[in-house]
Amino acid sequence: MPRSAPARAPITSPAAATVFTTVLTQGPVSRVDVARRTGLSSAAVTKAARPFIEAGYLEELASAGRTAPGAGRPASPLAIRPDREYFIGVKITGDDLIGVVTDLRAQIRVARHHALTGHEVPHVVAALTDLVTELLGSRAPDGATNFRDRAYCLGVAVSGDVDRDSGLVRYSPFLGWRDVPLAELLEDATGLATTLENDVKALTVAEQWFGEGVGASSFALVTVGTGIGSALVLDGRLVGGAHGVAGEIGHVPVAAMGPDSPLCHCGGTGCVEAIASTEAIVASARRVAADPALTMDDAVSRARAGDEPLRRVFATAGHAIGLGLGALANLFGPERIVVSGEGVAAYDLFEDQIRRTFAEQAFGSAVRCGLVIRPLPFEEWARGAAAVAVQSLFVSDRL
Amino acid sequence: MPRSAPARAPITSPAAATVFTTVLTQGPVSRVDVARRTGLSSAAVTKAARPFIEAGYLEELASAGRTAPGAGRPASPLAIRPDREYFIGVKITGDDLIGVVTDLRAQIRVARHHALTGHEVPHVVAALTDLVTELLGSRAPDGATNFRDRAYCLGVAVSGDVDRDSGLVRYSPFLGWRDVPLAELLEDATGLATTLENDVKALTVAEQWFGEGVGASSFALVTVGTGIGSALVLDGRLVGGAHGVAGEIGHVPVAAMGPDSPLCHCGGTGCVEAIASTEAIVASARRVAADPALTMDDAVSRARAGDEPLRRVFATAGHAIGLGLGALANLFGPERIVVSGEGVAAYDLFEDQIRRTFAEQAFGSAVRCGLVIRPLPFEEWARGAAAVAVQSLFVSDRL
DNA sequence: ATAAATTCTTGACGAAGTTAATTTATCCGC
DNA sequence: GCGGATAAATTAACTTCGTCAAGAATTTAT
Repeated sequence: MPRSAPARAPITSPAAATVFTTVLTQGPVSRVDVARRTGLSSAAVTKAARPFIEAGYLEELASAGRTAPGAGRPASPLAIRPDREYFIGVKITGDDLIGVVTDLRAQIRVARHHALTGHEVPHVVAALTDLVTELLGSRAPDGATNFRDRAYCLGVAVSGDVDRDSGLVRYSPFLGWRDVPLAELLEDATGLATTLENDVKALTVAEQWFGEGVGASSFALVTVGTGIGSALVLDGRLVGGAHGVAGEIGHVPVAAMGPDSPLCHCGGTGCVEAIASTEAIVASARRVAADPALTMDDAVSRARAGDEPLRRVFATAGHAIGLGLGALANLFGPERIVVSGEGVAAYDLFEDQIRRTFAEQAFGSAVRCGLVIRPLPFEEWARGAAAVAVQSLFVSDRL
Repeated sequence: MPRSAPARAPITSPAAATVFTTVLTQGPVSRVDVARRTGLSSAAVTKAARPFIEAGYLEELASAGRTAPGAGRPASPLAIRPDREYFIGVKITGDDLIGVVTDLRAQIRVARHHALTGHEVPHVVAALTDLVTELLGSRAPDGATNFRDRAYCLGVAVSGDVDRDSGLVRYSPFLGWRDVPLAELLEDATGLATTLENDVKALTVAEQWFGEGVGASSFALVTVGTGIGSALVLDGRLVGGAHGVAGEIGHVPVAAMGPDSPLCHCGGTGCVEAIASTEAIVASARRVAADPALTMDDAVSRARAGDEPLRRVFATAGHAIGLGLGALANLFGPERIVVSGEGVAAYDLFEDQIRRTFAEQAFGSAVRCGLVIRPLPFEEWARGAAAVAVQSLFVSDRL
C-alpha cells in the first residue's frame, strides 16, 4: 500500500471556509469571536474548526494574553499554523521571473530571480519549471522544513488580459502571447495545482487578505510605474469587468478637454498614464531640462536638489494620479485606497501632490477614504501570486 | 374571527426568492429553464414555485407558443401575475411629489403630481400621505381592481445621501434635511411597509430588474440633467460606497489639468457637472451668444438651426460626459451603460459626441460595453421608487 | 464553598436542496 | 390510432449543513 499523501486543508463546507479564512486573516481569534464576526453559531465554529486542528492547519493557543478581565471560562484562541503548507508564487515580466516560497500567511520565506532569455511559450514554461524546482529544493534562512513535502499550489502572475477561471493568458503585450493555456501547461510540467491571475489583481488579493484590505469591505489598490493600473475589491470580491477590463485607472481621461491634451498609446487622450507613467515623466523631464539623454535617476536627484521645472514635472504627475484617485473614489466609494509603485525612489516628490489633489476632488464623504501611499518591493509581485495560490484553496475549480 | 389578511408572497427560502425573481424579471420561463438559469435542481424549482402559484403570484401558461419542436412533454411556462399586488412609488423633489401605482412588474398604472408647498418634515409627510391615499383610492384607466386591497409597500426616492437600510435621509440639499427617519415616519402615517432609497439608485434598480439591466451581471445608469449622477450594479448588487458616496460621475474630474479649468460647486475643478449640467450649459451658451438672458430652450433651438458656437457648447458637454463614461467603463468594465436624462429635448445635440468620445477613451475590450442613450420621462423616477418597493419583498428587514 | 459569567462541546433537530426514480404529456413513425 | 421516443414535471427518500438548547469546563466574585 502506497504511503498516503498528507491530508490537505479540509475545506468541505461554506462554514469551514469562513472559519478558516477568518482565522487566517484576522489573526488568533476565539471561537466565540469567529462566530460573532461571521454570523455563524458558535456550535458551527467548533465543528468546522476541529478538522483543521486535526489536519494541523489550526492550533489552539493557551490564552496567554488575558484579554477578558471578567469572569468566565477563558478563551482559547484559534491560530493559523503558517508552516503547515507552503505556496509558490511566480511573477513573469518581459525580462525575468521572480519566484517566492511563502507560508500560509503569504509571508515570503525564500525569493529567487531568474533572467528570462526568450518569450516562446515552451521556453518560459521550462524556465518557470526550473525556478519552481529550485525554490522547492531550497531551504529557508531559518532552516525550516523542506518545502517540497508541503507545497501543492503554484500561483502565477502576468500583466495583461488573464482569465483566472480558465487559466488562460488571453493577451500579454510584454510576452507577445495570445490565448496561451498557461495554467494547464504549468500544471503538467510542475505537478502543482496552478492558478493564474493578472498581476495587479494578484497584488490586490495579497492586500485584501494579508495587508491593508483586511477588515475593509471595499478597497482599491493602485500601482504606479511603467504602467498605471489598479484593481478593486467590493464586498470581498475582486471586480472582474464584464469584458475582462476593470481597474484601468491608467486610462481614465483626466486631461482630455484642453487643446494640448497628451496622447496615450491606448489611442485615447489625456490618460493618467500619458502623464504619470515612468516613461511620460522622463519624456517631460527631458523636455523641460532640454536634455534628451536625461534619465529618471537624474531627474529625481535634480528635482530633490530643488530644480523647479523638474519639480513641477513630478507635481504634474502627482496631480494626474490624484485626479485618477478622485475619479475612483467618487465612482466607487472604497473604504481605503493603497497606492504602491516601483518608482519608490521618487515618492517624496509625488506624495504631497497626490494627497492634495485627492482631497480637493473627493466628493462629500469620499474624502474619508483612507489613502495609503507606500513603496512596492520587487518580490511583492511574486508574493501576490502566492496569495492567489493560497486563495485557490477555497475556490479552486477551473472552469 | 377577523377576516385574515390576504396571503403575501411566500418568500421563505433563497430558492424561493431566486425562482420568483427569475420569473419576475425574465418573463415566462419553464421550470426546467429556471433550473438551468439559476443552477438549482428542477425539483427545487417545482417545490419553490408551488406556493407562489397557490398564492396567486405566479401562474402556469398553457404553452401556446410552441418553442420546442421536438418530442417530449411540452413545457408549461411559469409567468408572473402582475396584478396580484400593487406598489406605490413616490419621488420627492424640491418642488413637487410625483407618485405612481405600479404592478409587480413595475409597470405604471396611475400617476399623480402634487406641488410641494413647504419643506418642513411634518408637512412633507402629510403631503405624501395625502398623495398615497389619493393613489390608493384611484382607479386605473383600464378599470382594474381597487388598488387599496392589494398594496402593502411604499417606495420613496429622494436625491442626496440616503441610507436605505435604516430608512434615514442623512442629507438632502434640496429639502434642507439632515438625519430624518423618513421611512419610519411614513410607515406610521400610511401603514405601508416603506423603503427609502436614493433617487438615482432607485432608477437603477428599476433598470436592473425591468429594463436594460436584465440579464447583465453588471451595468451602470447615468442621469444627466440639473445634476449628473450614476449608480452601478456589480454582480447583481448595487454599489453603495463605504461612506455612502458612490456613482458620483458628475464629480469625476475630466478637465482639471489645464490652467482654465472650470470650478464646481463641490469645491473641485473640472468636474463633469461643471461642464455638462443644465446650468453649466446655459452659462456657456450665454457667454458664447453674448446674451445673458438666453434660456436652455433658446440655446437648443439655435443650435439645431445651425448656430456653430452654440453647437460647440453642446458638443463640449457631450465630450465631458463621454469622458466620464470612459472613466466609468475603464474602472469597472460594466456590460452596459444606460444614459438617461431630463434634458430629453437636447439629446440629438449630445448623443453623437458622447458616443464618439466614449469610443475613443474606452480601453481595450471596454469598447464592447453597450451604450444606451435615451430620454427619461418624468414618472420614471417614481417608478424607480416603486421598483425599490418591489425589491423590498426580498430583502425587507430594516436594520 | 457557592454563585455568576463566559467559552466551548454535544447531540437532537430542522430546513433546504439533491438525486433518482416515476409520472405526465406530447410528437413521430408506422 | 397505437407504441415508442423524448422531454417536463413531480415525488419521495436521502444528504448536508447549520442551528438550538442543554450541559460541561473553567475562570472570577462574593
